[in-house]
Amino acid sequence: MHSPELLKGTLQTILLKVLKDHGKMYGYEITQRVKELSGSRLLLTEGALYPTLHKLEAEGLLKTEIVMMGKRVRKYYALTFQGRSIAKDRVAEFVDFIKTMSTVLQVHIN
Amino acid sequence: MHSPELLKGTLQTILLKVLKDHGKMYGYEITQRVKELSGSRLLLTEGALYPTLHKLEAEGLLKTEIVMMGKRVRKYYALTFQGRSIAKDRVAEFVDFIKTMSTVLQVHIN
DNA sequence: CTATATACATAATTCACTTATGTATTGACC
DNA sequence: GGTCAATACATAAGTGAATTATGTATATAG
Repeated sequence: MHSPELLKGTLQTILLKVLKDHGKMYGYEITQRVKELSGSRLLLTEGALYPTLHKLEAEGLLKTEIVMMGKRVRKYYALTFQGRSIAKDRVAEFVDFIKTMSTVLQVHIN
Repeated sequence: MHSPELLKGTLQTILLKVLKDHGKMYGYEITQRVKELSGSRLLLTEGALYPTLHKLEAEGLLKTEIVMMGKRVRKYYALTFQGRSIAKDRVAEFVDFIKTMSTVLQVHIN
């Protein structure tokens, strides 16, 4: 598991990118996908996940669709047109940040 | 300039590594070195820098030496033995985090 | 003689997160 | 048929690393 400190500021980027790559998903599904993709190194907590999804929706980057699965509620999230654009920007920003950090820390990734 | 959000959690790592690479330095010098190394993309604020240096010193990772430059005070910081070890760990942890993030975000660095 | 750079420091505030808690359904195991 | 774990949502309280603001003081350039 990674020090949660480093994760700060990356959650929105993760959510946007995962939704971009995997289409509409519901919250719990996102946690599982991220867990899988990261080899259990990134475990999203619900207390961070849901408020962030709500925030991204309020900002118009995500749109929702509520589906009843039997008696159970599922809330699907998908990128809006604007969300797709921002997702791209955020990932690029992250890559740029990594490059800067690599230089400052004098480390070589890969 | 990078979104300051991404920087969270990386400040200690930056300070420890810069001190490891450049030997004893004083606060202001560190800000200048990081600015230079990052091509002005990383600008450390004093409000973050000094409390973090004090904290690392309190934890025994840094030791200090006060030098008078004419009438001006300079406080030099250097890694302790333990600090050198932790510096190495933190950088390794960061590299590991980047690798995980690269997989999750499906991006290729370099 | 004034603005900028150098050099330290701390207090108030912000805000993204963790931790804790709550509700409810579904499935597996025995 | 009872219990535990997994599924699935949500919010509130608390934490802590940062920003922003402020303060002090010396040195230098124009």
